[in-house]
Amino acid sequence: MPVTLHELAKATGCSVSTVSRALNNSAHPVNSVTRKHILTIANQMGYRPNMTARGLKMDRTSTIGLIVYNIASPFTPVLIRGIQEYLRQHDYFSIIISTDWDSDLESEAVHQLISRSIDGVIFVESWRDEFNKPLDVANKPYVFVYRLFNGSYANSVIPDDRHGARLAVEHLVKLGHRRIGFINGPHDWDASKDRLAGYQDALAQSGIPYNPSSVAEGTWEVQSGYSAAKKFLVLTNIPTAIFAANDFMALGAIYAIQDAGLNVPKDIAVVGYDDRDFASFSKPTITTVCPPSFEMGKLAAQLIVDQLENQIEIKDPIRVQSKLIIRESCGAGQEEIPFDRYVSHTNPPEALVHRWRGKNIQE
Amino acid sequence: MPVTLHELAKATGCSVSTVSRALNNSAHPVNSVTRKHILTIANQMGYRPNMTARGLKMDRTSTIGLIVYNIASPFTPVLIRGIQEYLRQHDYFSIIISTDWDSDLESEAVHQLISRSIDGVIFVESWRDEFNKPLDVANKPYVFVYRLFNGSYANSVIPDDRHGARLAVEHLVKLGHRRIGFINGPHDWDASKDRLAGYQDALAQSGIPYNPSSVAEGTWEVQSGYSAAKKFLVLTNIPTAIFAANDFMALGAIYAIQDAGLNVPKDIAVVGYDDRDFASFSKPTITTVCPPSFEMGKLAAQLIVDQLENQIEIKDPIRVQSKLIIRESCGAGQEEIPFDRYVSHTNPPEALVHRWRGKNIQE
DNA sequence: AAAGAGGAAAAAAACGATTGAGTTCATGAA
DNA sequence: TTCATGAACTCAATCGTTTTTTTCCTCTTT
Repeated sequence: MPVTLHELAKATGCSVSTVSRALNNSAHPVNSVTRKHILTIANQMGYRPNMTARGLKMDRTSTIGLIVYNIASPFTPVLIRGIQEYLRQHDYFSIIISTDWDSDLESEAVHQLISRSIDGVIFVESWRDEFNKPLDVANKPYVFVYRLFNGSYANSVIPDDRHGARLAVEHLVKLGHRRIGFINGPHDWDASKDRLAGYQDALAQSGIPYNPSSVAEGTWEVQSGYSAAKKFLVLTNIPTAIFAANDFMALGAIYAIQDAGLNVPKDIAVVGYDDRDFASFSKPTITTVCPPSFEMGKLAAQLIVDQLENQIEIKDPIRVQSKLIIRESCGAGQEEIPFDRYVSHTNPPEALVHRWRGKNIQE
Repeated sequence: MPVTLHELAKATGCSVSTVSRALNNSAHPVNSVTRKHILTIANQMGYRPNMTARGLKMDRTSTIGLIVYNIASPFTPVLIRGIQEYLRQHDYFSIIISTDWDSDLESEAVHQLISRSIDGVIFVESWRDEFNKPLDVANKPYVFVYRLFNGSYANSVIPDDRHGARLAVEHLVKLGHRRIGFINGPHDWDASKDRLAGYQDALAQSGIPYNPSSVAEGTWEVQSGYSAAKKFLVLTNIPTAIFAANDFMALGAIYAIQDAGLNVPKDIAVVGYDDRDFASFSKPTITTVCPPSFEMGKLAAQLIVDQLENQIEIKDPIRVQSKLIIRESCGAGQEEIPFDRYVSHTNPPEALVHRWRGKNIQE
C-alpha cells in the first residue's frame, strides 16, 4: 500500500498538518529544518499524494481531461503531443477519454471527468457543444481544438485553412501555373468554404480570373478525386495544375492523370492538403499543406492553463497557420525524396525511435 | 455544483446511509417503497456519485487505466475500441494515458493511476515491464496487449504472427507459386522470428524446400523493401511471388517490380502484412494480413475483468489469429477494388460516419 | 405481557488529504 | 511583572462516499 501523510507524520514525529504544509510549501510558516527533514523522509519513503483524497478536499487535481472524438485521426496524436508538452511544463497531468464517434459517450465523459475533480477539459476534434453545460455548472474551463461546432466560437483553436489553401495555390502560381483546377470537399463543410476562399485569394492576388468551372466538388475520398480530375482532363483548356482539398483526392487525381498517360508533375502538377502519411511515400510524393497540429495542441493547453491560473478567456477562435510541404508532385523539385525513409510527423523523433529499438534489442 | 448524497437525503427525508444503500442496492435491507422513492428523486435531480469520494473510501472506481506507448500506431485505436466495448458491457469506464514513447512517463503514469484509485491497468503496445512493481505493491491487476516485453509472459494478449505469415504464404502457394521470396523485418525482432517460422511452416507443408537465399532482411521501411526486391529481380530464378513482413516493405517491393517494367500481380505477386490504410488505396491494392486488434483488445479487457471479479490469472500469453485480406496485389482477383471508396478498419462503421456527417450538415 | 427476533432506518466512523482555528512558547515592550 | 506578538506547530473539521454499528420499531412467541 502507498505511503500516506499519516505514516509520514509518524515517521517524522510531526503532525499530519505540518507534514502537509511542508510538502506543499504553504503560506503557513514551517521551520526550514523541519521542512528539510520531512522532505527527505518523504522522498525516501516514496510518498505520493493520494489524488482521490486531494480531489475530494480541493476539487482540483492538476489534471486536464482530453475528450477525443476520433482517436484514429492522423492529427490526434500530434495534437495530444502538443497539449501534453505544454501541460507537463506547467505541472499538469492529462488523461484522455476516447469517445469514438459516440456523442452519448461524450457527455458521459464530461460527467465522469467532473466527478473525478478534474481541473478542465479540452475537446479534441469534437463536433458538438451541448456537453459544455455540465462544465459550466461545475464551473470548470474548457477549450476546443482543431474542429468547430456551429455556435459559440469562444475558447477554440482552429487551423487557418484559408491561409493554408492560399499557400498551396500561391506556390503553384509561383511555378508558372495559371490554369489551376481545384478539387474541393463537400460545399457545406466549413473547411471547404475556407479552402475555396484561400484558392480565390491566391488567384485574385495574381490577377488570374476566377473560373467556377475549374472547381469540382469531391467527397474527400480517393475515388472522388479520380473522377474530378478525369473531368478536368477532357476540358478544352486542360489545367496545368490541380489543387486538391485533401491528400486522398490528390492521390485520386494523380491516378487519373497517370491513367491518361500523363506524368505528374511534368504534365500536370498536383498539390494536396493535410500531409497524410502516404503523401511522403506515394509515387510521386505529394506536395501538401501540413496543418499545425502540434502548435494548436500547445495553444489549446495554454488557453486552459490561462483560464485556470489567470482567469483569461478568449472570445474569438485562435487561427493557426499551416505550412506547405514541398515534395515531388508539384514539380518544384526542391526536394527529391526517393520515397525512401518515411518519417511521418506522427512518428516519434528519431532519437526516440533509436532508444525504443535499442531497448528492444538489448533486452 | 453537482448533487450530493447529503442533498438527496434532505430531499427524500431519509438519511445519507439509506440513500447510499438504496442507490447501490446493497445487501442491507431497504424498504422497496423507500428505494423506489429515492431512485426517482435521484434520477430527477440528476445525481451522479462523486468518484473521488468513492475512490477514497473504496480504493475502487470501476475504471481501468490504459497506458498507451504509441498513440499514433494504426493498431492503437482499434485495440482501444475493442477494450472499451468489452469494458462498457461490464460497467467499467476507461481512461487513457499516452506516454508517447517516453518510458519515464510510463512509470509516472502508473503512479498517477494508482493514486486515482483505478481498478486495473492495461498496457497497450508497451515494451517494458519494470513499471509493474508499483502495481503489485498496490495490489492492482494489469494486462499487456499487442506487444511483448522480454521476460514474464503472464497476462498478455499478442497476435499469432506465425499463423498470420503461414496464411499469407499458403495463399500464394494455393495460387500456384513455388518460388516465393520473403522480405523479413530485422532478425532480432520477435515478430520477424515468428513470421519467418510461419513462412517456413507453409513451405514445409507444401513440400517446397526452404531456401535461405529467398529471404531478405529489411528495416520495415519502404526503401528496404525496394532494395530487397531489386536483389530478388537479378536472381537467375526470379521468384514469382514476394511476401513482405509489413506493408511498407511490400509497397517498396511493388515499386521495384514496377520500376523494372514488370506488373504486379501478373508478373510477380506481392503480399504484405499489417493492413495499413494505404494497402486499400495503393496501386495495386495490397493483399495483406490483418492483425486481430479489435479481438485482442476485447480479450485484454476480459483478462482484466476476470482478474478483478474472479481472481483468474493467465500464465501463458494468449495468441490471437490474424485474417488474410485478399486484394489485387496477389492476383487472386477475387475482389477487384478500384481504389475506390477507402474504408479503413481504423475508421468508424459506416453508420457512424453518416451520423457524424449528418450532424455536421444539419447543425 | 415480557422477551426475543428481525426489518428499517439512522448514527457514526472511516478513507487521506487540506486548512482555519487554536495552542505553545519564546521574545520584546510597557 | 504583564501582556501583546508572532513563529512553529497541533487539533479538528471537512470533502462525499461506504459500511459497520446502533437504535428504534413492530411482530412473534411463550
